[in-house]
Amino acid sequence: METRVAINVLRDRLKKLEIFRHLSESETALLLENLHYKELRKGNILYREGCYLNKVILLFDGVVKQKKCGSKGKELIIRFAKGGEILGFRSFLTEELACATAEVMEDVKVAYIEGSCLTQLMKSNSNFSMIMMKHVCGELSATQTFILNVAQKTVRERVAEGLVQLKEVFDVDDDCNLKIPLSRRDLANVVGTVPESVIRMLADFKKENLIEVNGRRIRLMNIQKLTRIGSVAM
Amino acid sequence: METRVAINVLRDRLKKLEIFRHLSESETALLLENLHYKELRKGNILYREGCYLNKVILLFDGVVKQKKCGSKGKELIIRFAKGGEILGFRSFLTEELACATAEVMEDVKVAYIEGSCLTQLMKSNSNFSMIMMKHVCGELSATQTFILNVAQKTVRERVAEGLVQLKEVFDVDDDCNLKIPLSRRDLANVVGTVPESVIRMLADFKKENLIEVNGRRIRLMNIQKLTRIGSVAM
DNA sequence: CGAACATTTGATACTATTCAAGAAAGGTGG
DNA sequence: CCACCTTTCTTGAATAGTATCAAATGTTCG
Repeated sequence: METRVAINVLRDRLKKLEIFRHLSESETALLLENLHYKELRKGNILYREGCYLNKVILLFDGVVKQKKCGSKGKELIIRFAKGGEILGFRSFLTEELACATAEVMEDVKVAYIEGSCLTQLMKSNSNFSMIMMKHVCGELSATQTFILNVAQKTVRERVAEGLVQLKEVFDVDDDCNLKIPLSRRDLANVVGTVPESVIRMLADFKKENLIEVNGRRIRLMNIQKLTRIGSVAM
Repeated sequence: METRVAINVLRDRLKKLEIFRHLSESETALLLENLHYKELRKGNILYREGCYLNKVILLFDGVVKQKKCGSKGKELIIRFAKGGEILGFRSFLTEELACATAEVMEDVKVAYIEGSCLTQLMKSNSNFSMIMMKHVCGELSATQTFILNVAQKTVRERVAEGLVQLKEVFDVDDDCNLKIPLSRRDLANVVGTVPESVIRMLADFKKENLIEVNGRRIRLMNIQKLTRIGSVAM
């Protein structure tokens, strides 16, 4: 499934990403040498929870879900990554085993980057280092907020918030349909519940005219109210 | 409540900390110039959720709890920090508002470090930068694991795991008594439930001869079993 | 078409929270 | 040092929210 891509096309792509935009020519060149381009289809696994990572994955395009497997086999989706984001950096850096499995949700274009190369760049370019640091800090912040949600909100609140958050991450089309079609199971795994409960909530929201459901297409009709429900301002 | 401490005492303390051990003499000197020593008693707030932080707090000694306030006023303790750890770094770096309140649990000796000073050190010393990065990554890792716990485990499981985790963080004395005495409310806020539920679980564990309870002193009598309950290997 | 999988609905069981009320502990001021 | 007040802890009973289970219906795809 590997695809040939001209090196200057890759260079252009790198230059467009916030993370790598500020690298010098020689640094970009170094990156390009240590980079392995690939295209993968839905369902493929980029890496598995428990694996050792010596590469970091740069996502040019597509969507990846990072899921963690709970003790009873129930999975929890801890993050969706889309174009421009990086995967596996934390595991690589701390040299811990990957704490999540990364699975392709929408066909992706990725680059596997040699971890040592990133380390080198961070050591030599303190600005780049800072950018990466901020990245990780941002993720930490999001994760800590996420905890409060799962810990204290009801399923109703979490589903409402989940929908709004999906809108933030993946945007909606002109009709306010979520651009990413998720199975009920995935949606359940995002908000930490079971598919049945998600279905009931969606049915409720439909009755309340907050959403319209058409299979996996969900149209957000009253984002404000959904947000309110999700933030428990009710 | 500020206390005078000789500068070479401070220098020695810094040198003992993993984070700052590898700084050069001049870097340590810079740090000492930008550092403000303080001792604070239990109950004091180091900083509040929602505040802007331009300083980072270095904890020499004592215990601090970081709590987040949930939407219904219920708080959740997301981390205990003890000697050698740093607080507020993430908020400072991303220039976001503090996402948690830091409250003293056991009298602390801290140093407020000018954030700009840390930034400077990170820019000039890539090793230091890496150490800080790993620190943040480690926190991220812990937080992501924590999510699974609150999201999928029962109260029984979470309390069991909470006890074991407290042992890891704060250790136990010769009799396996947890060295940190927590109120039922705090314990509840750690595992994401209400005090009543914690009490019932502690009572259960007592019946099962897993723990001994004496007010706020909790003695872990069967750590293995508690661990098993907490990890749901049952 | 049939098999596998996803969605939906209803009935049921269970866990955990809430509420209320009393007991114990800790702190304060006379 | 004791009486009083406040807070924390504990227990029981009622309730609400979710998960689980089972079964029916839809959907997808080889």
